[in-house]
Amino acid sequence: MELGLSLGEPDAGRAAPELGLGLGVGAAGRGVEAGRAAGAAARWWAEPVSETEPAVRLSLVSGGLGLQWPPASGSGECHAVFFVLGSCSGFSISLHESWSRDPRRFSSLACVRAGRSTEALARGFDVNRAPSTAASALAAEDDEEDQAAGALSSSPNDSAGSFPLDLGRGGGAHGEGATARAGGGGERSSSRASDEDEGASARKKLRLSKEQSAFLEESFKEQSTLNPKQKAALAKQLNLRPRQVEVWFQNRRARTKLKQTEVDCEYLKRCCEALTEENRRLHKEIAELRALKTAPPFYMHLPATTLSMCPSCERVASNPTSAPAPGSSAPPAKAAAAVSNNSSAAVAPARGGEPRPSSFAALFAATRSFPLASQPRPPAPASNCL
DNA sequence: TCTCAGGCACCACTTACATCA
DNA sequence: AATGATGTAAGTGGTGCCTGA
Repeated sequence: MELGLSLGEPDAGRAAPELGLGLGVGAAGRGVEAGRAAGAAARWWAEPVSETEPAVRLSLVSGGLGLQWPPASGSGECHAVFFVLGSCSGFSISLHESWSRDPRRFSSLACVRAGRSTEALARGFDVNRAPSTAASALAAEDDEEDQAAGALSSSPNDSAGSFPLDLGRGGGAHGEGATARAGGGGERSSSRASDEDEGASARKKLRLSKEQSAFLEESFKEQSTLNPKQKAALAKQLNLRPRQVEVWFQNRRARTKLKQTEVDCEYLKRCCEALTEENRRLHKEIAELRALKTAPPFYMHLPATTLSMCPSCERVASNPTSAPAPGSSAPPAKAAAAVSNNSSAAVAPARGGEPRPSSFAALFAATRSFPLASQPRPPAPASNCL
């Protein structure tokens, strides 16, 4: 069972500075692969910034390596960047403050600008698309950025153009992406109609790549639900259909809920065990106390002056100041100790060796449980109650 | 203002398939 | 190589919410 699962609702307003940055770090020789993974683990929201605002500036510092993106002459548009630095490590990242403080920047998709990191993206996430298609899609992003996600889902041809899944990777090419939404309807109706379009061979399972899964996972950590804009943007980013992103998030939420249910179940089980044990112990204690009550009261044999009732609080108390009763050989302190010993002996087994304060004293403190209440009380001693 | 239909998102459940031991 | 267990992408039906007529 997995523990430590955080199920808190993601804070939609938490636009952390790390958002909008994809950063790849890899060891020499494996830069692209590692960069892909690291980039996939980075945040991805970004929204086209107004022309008047500065674009994000990244400061990557690694042993003197420092660069800013975009250059000072860059446009005002903001995009996520996936740097693939094959031999760099240990650098830090800082976003331009004015950019990182505005949550609006993260409400939509990060688009990788062709010419800066296109190749990194294409190699990193283009598992379902032919390279040429990826390049064209990226090139087309300039025109599509401000169309938002609605264009992605509203255009009948968009799925064929933007999500032409090449499933030959896993031997599962079935062209679903091109035909799923050919009807021009919404994602739901279209995807559900895909079977009709594709016949019996439709259910060929697509396995998302590790990069895609990691990216989706990171996105899920940020937000467990997606609005249509984000969904379409993420789908575009990962070269998936929006329906696939939607399904992935649905399944991911289901898995999260299932794990949380398991954690809750385990917790409740332990609570139940603890309560059962407590219940058993209390029953045992009740039985012992009842047996004690029916037995001849041991305090009948005590000297009358050893135990006394406080007139104010009506609690039994030992009276060390009282003189021993005539004929009694037990000193008061010893008699009190006998009471104490008896109480311990009577109660201790019920607790399994653990003393249980107050239970036995409460038995004596209760007037109704004092069998000698009807008998003449011993002389009222000086109150030793506090 | 109320009602109703349509669209959409989500969920629970299920199925089918890929992967692994 | 065959097989069962497991994980997961995807399908299906239901429900609730929202919006426009």
